[in-house]
Amino acid sequence: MQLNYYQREDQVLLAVDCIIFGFDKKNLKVLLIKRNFEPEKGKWSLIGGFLKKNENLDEAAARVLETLTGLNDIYLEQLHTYSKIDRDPGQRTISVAYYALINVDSHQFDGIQIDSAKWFKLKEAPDLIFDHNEMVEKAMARLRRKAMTKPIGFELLPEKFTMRQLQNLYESILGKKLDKRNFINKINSLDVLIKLDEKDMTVSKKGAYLYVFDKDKYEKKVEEEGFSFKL
Amino acid sequence: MQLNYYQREDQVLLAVDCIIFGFDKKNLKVLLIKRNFEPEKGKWSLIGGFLKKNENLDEAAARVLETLTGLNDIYLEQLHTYSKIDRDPGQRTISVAYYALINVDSHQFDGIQIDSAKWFKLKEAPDLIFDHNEMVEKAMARLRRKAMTKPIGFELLPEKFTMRQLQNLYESILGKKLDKRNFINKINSLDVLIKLDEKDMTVSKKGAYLYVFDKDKYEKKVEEEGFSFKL
DNA sequence: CCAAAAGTGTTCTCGATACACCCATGG
DNA sequence: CCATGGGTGTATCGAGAACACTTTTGG
Repeated sequence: MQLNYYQREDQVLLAVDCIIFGFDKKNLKVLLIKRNFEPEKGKWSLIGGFLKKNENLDEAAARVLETLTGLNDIYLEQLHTYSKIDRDPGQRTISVAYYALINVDSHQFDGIQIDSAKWFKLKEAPDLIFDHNEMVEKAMARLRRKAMTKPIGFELLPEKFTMRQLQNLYESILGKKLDKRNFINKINSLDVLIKLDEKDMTVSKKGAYLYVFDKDKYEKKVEEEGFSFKL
Repeated sequence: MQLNYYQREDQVLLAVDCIIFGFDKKNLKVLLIKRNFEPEKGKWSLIGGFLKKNENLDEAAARVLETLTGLNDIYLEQLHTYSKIDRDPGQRTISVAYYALINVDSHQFDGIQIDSAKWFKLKEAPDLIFDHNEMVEKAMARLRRKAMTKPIGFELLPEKFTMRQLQNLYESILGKKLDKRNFINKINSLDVLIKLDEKDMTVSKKGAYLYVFDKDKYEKKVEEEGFSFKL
């Protein structure tokens, strides 16, 4: 077996950075971490780390996320690869950005680094190191696009949720108000929610019915009919 | 100034691979190259090369493309980054895929390697090395998606083209027949084409009017109205 | 009893689709 | 004169958007 055909080529450091979106009843949030090493120590950044020789990028992203926050079994999707020459002043580094949607309540931080990771409302997030602001922007654009064609939002909600919460979520993602009746009609016509007998009494006196996402039904629809929708 | 903060991290080779789509009157094509070095010497592959220390990925993709085919000033868009551990048996290599659309007629190959690069009809393309087939698949999916919302096809056509050619192109990309009248109505309603007095007499006895894409008008529309369409 | 949120249908408009015939001309 | 591709308009349907009032109950 022959190795090292490409010996004369330059090698580089490959990083992964994770944009983790969460939704907490009312606001879309992003998970950030305070950097505890140079350069830019003490500043806020995305959750990141370096690719190792024995893993692919998807695995690296999952490992980095779990190591820093304890979050595991999260579906991460590759976003874009950033390669500006001076993006990291410490050393030439190329970074592959990943993003994920998680439900804040049902994923507790049991990881070792819980102290340094913190949720920020998107609009109140601090300035980030390097090109991380740009990454968040792009992830947000991607999220918006996906939200308009896939029922993506359910990953961000607790298992049981009210129509109002779902609508709030979509309004956060799309950045605009939606008509309540049209929204509910649209969602109902998709026929992928199960209405429970249970009500959420924490917000109004009347109480609001809780729903759960019927994932099996959704997946069957995707196969059979090529599910799609527009908001 | 301090350097090398990350000394203990693994370094890797970073490659770029370019999926170049072209359209030649009737068929959607992809540009491939016969590999003249190991491993997999003699097999067909995408146009690829390695990132150098003094350039970013966009620049690397443009340089590789120009070096191997003479094509320059091509707009390349980043597609996805591939990182399976054994994707390149020669050495651990991560590859960033780029794709571009070009008009076959107006971009001649004046490059040094003209002999080894060849256009293939998409359906007749040979098996490619490594994960290059997967890359082409993904690029094609992206192309289809973009074609449905952006007037992307004009980059693949000669400056002057007939409605029939435009329709052929969209049918190739979307992989289905479209209704002639509906297609023309839709395109006309976009109001971004200029109808010339000139006719193309090469196909029919009657001749078909030629059109040109009004790029300025299109860009003004994008700014002012947020241009969008559906096919 | 009233404030605050929940729940519920109809109408209108516009874009998408389906569809068929005449025209011009080179051979 | 006819085969071949070019060019044109209308009717129908369905999805999206606009829109307002009644219900419930904790305080």
